[in-house]
Amino acid sequence: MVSPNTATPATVRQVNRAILLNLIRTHQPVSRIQLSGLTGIYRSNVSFIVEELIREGLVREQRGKPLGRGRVPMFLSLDPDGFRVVGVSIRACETVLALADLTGRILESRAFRTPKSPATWVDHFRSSLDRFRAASGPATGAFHQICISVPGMVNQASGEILWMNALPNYSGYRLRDVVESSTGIATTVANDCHLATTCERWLDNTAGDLKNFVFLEVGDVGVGAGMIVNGELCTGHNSTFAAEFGHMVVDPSGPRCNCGRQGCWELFVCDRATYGVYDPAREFSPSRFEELIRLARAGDRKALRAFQRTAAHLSLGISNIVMVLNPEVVILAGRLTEVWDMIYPPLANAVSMLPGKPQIRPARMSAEELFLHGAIRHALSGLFAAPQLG
Amino acid sequence: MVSPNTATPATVRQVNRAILLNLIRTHQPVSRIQLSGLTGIYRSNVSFIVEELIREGLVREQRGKPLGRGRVPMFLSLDPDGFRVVGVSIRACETVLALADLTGRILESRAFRTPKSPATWVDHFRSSLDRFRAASGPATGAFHQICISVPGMVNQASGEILWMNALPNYSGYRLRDVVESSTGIATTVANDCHLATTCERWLDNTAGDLKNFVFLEVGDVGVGAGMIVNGELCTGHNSTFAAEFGHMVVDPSGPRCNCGRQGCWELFVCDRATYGVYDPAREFSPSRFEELIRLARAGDRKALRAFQRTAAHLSLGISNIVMVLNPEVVILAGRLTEVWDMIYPPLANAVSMLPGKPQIRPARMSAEELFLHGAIRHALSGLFAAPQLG
DNA sequence: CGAGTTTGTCCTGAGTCAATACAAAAGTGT
DNA sequence: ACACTTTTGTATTGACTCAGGACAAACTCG
Repeated sequence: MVSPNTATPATVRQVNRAILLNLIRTHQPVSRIQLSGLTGIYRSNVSFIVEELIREGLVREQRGKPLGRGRVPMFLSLDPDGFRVVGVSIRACETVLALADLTGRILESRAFRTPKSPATWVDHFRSSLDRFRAASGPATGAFHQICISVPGMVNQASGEILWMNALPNYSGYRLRDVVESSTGIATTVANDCHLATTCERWLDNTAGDLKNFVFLEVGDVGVGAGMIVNGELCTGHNSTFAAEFGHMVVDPSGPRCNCGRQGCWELFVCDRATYGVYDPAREFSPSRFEELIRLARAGDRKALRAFQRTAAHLSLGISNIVMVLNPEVVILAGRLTEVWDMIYPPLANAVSMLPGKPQIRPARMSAEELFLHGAIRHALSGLFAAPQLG
Repeated sequence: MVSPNTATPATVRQVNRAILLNLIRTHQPVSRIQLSGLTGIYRSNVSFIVEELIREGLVREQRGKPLGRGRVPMFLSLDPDGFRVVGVSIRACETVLALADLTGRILESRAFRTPKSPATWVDHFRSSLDRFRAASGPATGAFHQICISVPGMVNQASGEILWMNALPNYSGYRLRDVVESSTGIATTVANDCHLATTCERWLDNTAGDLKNFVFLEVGDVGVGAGMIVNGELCTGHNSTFAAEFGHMVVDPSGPRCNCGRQGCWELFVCDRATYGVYDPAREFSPSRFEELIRLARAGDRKALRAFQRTAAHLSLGISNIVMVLNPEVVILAGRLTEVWDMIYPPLANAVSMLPGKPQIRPARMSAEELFLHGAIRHALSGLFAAPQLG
């Protein structure tokens, strides 16, 4: 029996503080009285908590404009300079890192070629970090959190890379511990698509929080995914992996997948598969796929048929996902979304016949941007998260 | 934006009270000092909270036995008489209801033939309830909560039956509201397999709480399921349905399912499918399936092959589930589990090749028992649940 | 029978929030 | 110009929570 998370009076403050900070983020500029109305927390107490946030430099006051009569409210907004985080996205070829402020805006970014060895990677990372520090003044030179996006299987609790197809030498590397001890900055490591999922959730502040949704990234040779269930990212047992929809078998007599099984969904919907329908003879490459998109847009029938086939296979898998999770939204990312008007109608049609009818929409950014911004958001998330109790 | 759940000092008490009540349930008989050690809550405060629980009649004291030297501790356990709930399981043919105490033990049960009309059902239910009331004395005649298990799609938030295949007249019936207003007792309505899932979780008090697992019920003509993700039951968008693994398409060229799609998993693994492999000519019936089990046990090669085929199809679907959810455990229920020694080895073998390696085990009760006990547990769950914050 | 040990209770202090009273800052009307 | 109203924010009080220390109770052991 793991000891449960008990509550103390201090916990109350942490919870309400997180709630207020989140509302300031989503509603800024916002007055104390508005916050009181949104939460039900009494005016006086809102002031008390906000005072703490201002003292810590996370929130700043700004004189508001008169709204009718009465005292003019003070507007509160996040103080961008209150917190500095570093988001990192490791890709097969390139590693990108970005310095960001409390609002998630990128202040500076750098990139380097991802080396074969993880130890070399850490060296490159450290020197990039030093250049950030040199560029930003000494006052703002403190980085409070690092989050690294990894295109592979990660134990999110221990920060160990379990398995990485594109960079085999990284498998088994305890990236979190190494980075943390060599930089002295708190660090987390997570799967790229899981981070993209949390990023999409963060970006969606329209109709309250999304509590159940799925993110799918259709890539060159596979499908990455993440899912939010009951408002929380699903990371599976021991937070190692989850939502590997790409390796859901949809045709047991299908082609063999490098995961060892036959007929995995990703073999039917990845960009290579789409290209293979168009021209089985020529080998797939990203640039040829871009060409295929142009052809389809120009009305080439063979190209159109290739995307129709992929859309049909996408429909099948998404239907499975809907039956399993009943999400509010299914978000799609990848080059495929560049031909949204061709793939969306069959998807919408397939989903309309199911008991759950999720919205299907393209991601708000490209997959690469989502990975990096997801890492930034995740690095910031500790400030905005309420403690887990029970 | 829905107003978030803020915390107050009273919330702290609710959280800690729920934690202690849960620990008393799982560790009874248990002393205050042990509870303090398990939770980190100070002795004095444990006493304070326990005093409240005793005053409400939920917990009782009992002199413990000397354990070495020192003052003899007072042992605490749940007071069975402190709370009365009614669990109800609606099945296609029969409705079972049970009066249970705080520990979930069944005190009395009744059954009646499920009528075609939901209004008639409510009449029958009310008279059964009255007989419970007559049987138990006037002192213990207060029933605090009702939970109804339904073999169909239910909006768990509104208590409306959305769709019920076996009893079509019930579809669209607002069962929760009708029962609540006609009995005056707080009522919840939920899907049968979801309740079975929470029941299995409740029964598993061995190694702390299970945080990620899947429950599968292989039935006559379909597969029901439920899943716990991050320690919470997944009920999908608007808490209508989720975990319909049975309708995951695993072979797009397979037979047509009554859900409208082709090659749903349940068509390959339900008891009828197993029987169909054995004897495609004769129609399936539960008694013939029992006969098939006897034949397989006796070593009949054709019967054995039928179960092997089903085990292979089970492996495929369970592998998909593992890739999607990475659960700690997959729990199987249904008649199929009577031939566990035949179906388990291929399942274990299939799962051993995946990145996540969940335990696979049979359910601790029969499916029917799980539905009823699940309803009882769910009716009790309000007492043991901590408030949701954030 | 006293020393030592363990369990549980009582009381104080620090922290939290709600609610009230009050101050501050604007518009409105004469 | 000046009192009045309205709205926003602040200070204070009281009720509730928990942690921690002092103390009482109940037992074993020598």
